[in-house]
Amino acid sequence: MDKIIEKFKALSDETRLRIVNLFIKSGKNLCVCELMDAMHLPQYAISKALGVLKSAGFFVTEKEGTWIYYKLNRDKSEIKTLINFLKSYLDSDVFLQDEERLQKRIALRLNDKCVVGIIPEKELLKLIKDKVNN
Amino acid sequence: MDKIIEKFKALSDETRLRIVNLFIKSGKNLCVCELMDAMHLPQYAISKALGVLKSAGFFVTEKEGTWIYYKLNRDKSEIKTLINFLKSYLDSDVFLQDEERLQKRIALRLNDKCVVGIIPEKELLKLIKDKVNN
DNA sequence: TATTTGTATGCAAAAATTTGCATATAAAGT
DNA sequence: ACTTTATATGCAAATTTTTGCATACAAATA
Repeated sequence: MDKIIEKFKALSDETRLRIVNLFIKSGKNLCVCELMDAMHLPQYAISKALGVLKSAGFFVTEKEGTWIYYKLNRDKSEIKTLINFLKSYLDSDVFLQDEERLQKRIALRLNDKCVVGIIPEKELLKLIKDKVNN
Repeated sequence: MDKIIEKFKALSDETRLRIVNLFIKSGKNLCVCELMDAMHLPQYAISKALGVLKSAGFFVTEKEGTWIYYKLNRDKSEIKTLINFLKSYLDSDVFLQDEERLQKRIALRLNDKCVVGIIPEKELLKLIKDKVNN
């Protein structure tokens, strides 16, 4: 029983739902710094939220050098069912904004890998503008 | 989004899951006093737990005199989906014990209505024993 | 080996939830 | 009208969760 409770608890939080939403909608594996920019939240907030979701079984991680890619855990049927349930209810405005910002951030990848890291927003906006103008 | 969060929160609690379990397994509408005996919990604990579940949309109530029957809300598809999901994961020991005690309590109904109310455990056990011996 | 960089985590303050008790309410029966 | 009975609720203490900061760690680079 504790296991189910842990899963429901993990999903009882706006930040964590926003994270799950981004993985569902983008279909990508994402790293902390990409989520930071998509959600406009500090690094520790993203890391902690991911930690909770990972202990509850929603994510697995893949390390690539200093980067850590989080990935929805599709190996467990309870998780798949819950994720599937969520799909129908992730339609509020906050989610959309996150998705739009993530798209711009993802556009800066090279070979579908994150290469930007944690940078001040000003520089990020500049990179995005350059990307559009070339 | 707040609505989904409220639903997940409602299910993130042992007492509340135990209650939902009894409704699922028994298939009956139940009143507070019956849940008290099935779960060996004080009246206020049951009432409060039901209150949380009701605000989250899991239950509706039907008043019959002083008795109030709670009933799983099958009119909302999200609720139905969540209830259905839960069915596969409500298999821990606590649930079974609740179910056994509920069965004995339900056996004391007349015309499928609760007539016993809140009584001390000793008297309850006596009633149950009498029931078996006649 | 020193530094940088992406991510995690320990800890204390703040906020939210739960628990227990006492009491309130509302319908029935006397 | 008064009492009894089933259920709800207000409130304070206890517990849990969240938030923010500072710092730690581990891999890469210089």
